[in-house]
Amino acid sequence: MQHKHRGRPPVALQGMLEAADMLFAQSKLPGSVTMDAIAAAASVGKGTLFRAFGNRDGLLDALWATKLAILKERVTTGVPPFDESATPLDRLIAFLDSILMFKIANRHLIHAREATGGLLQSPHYRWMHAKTKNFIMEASNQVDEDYAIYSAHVLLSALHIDLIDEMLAQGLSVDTIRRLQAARGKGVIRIV
Amino acid sequence: MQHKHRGRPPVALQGMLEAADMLFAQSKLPGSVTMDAIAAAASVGKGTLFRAFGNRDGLLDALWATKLAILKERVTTGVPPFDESATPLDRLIAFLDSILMFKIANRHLIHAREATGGLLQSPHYRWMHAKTKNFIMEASNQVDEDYAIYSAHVLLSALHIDLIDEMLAQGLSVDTIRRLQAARGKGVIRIV
DNA sequence: CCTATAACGGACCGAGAGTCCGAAATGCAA
DNA sequence: TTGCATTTCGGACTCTCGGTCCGTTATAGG
Repeated sequence: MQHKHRGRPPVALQGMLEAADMLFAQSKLPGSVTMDAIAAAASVGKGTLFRAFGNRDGLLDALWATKLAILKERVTTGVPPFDESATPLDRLIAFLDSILMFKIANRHLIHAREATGGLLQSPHYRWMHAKTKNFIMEASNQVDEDYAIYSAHVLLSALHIDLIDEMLAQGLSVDTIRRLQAARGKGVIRIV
Repeated sequence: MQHKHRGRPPVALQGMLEAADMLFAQSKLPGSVTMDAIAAAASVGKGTLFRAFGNRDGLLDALWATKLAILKERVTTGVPPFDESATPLDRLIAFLDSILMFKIANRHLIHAREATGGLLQSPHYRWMHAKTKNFIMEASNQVDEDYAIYSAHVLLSALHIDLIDEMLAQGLSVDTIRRLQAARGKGVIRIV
């Protein structure tokens, strides 16, 4: 059922997200994408931006969501290597590797979001943590929940984009990081 | 050799550091300690603060340094358990545990410093990383430098104060975290 | 006592997140 | 068609905070 009187139609969120996406993709130095810049690029008032997304983190999370949708879909529907054909440990490793590559591909957006704090309370982190924790509990035949919670946090903590950038700056290649991370993932079921 | 003319004597850095320390220790919600507040608490102009420490991070690093001095001393002079009486692995674990407890004890200061980004380039992080890397290379009888660099970063990444706070909020006790971290430290020499 | 020097300190500035309110756009009723 | 209620728009404005600038003040030497 609709209201009797409709009023001025709202602008589509799509355009604002696309404008933000473009700015983050183009941004040379990270962190320079302001809300004013996004509003201007989207040809929209700043008030509209804040009404639509609440605050800066809301916008970044929404943009993050659109980027993460494909991976989320693949994981939840069980597309290989996230199905039963792979071992739980392989799924864990594939999951962490996917997130690593995802963060590198969207580094400016991720950098902006991770810089503002409160990331650990964000829905995306919670989702990643829940998934990681589940993979761990499936991979290791034990039910020590504290261990799974802790290990999931720890595995994800190595994926902060600042840390990745620092390691790349120190000469480690992406492939090296992926290889070492995979090895570390295997170690999860050995530690008690 | 001295200058011919001396000019107005500078204020002691000590007082400013003490004022900042007090504010961080008292601060209820983290991140609320501004430079103005520190200047006021130290009965000093803001300009003096910035002239003395360069910028906010400089002040936080200086305060961090005073707090970390004891641990740094113990590690570099080889006081037990950082001497030869302990195995390299035990030293690594003791080192990580010391940093964990240090961060918890100074959580507001650490939170402020870790929130501003650029932590990975700070001298304290570089010191911790270098030490951790050395312990790892001593503990595992191998010379894969990439492995040591990566593992040191990863071990330290689990010590971000936000992450610690989040784990505590999720019900993990400090002792549980210490125990799991120690177990993870042991895992370092098993993974290849 | 006067002058050169060096540091002080708070008024000031710039940037950026978030707010506020008059303007604009729309549908419905008369 | 016109007027009105309603809903959203949008950019000027506010607020906070890190950082700067420059007139003021303290000191030592001549």
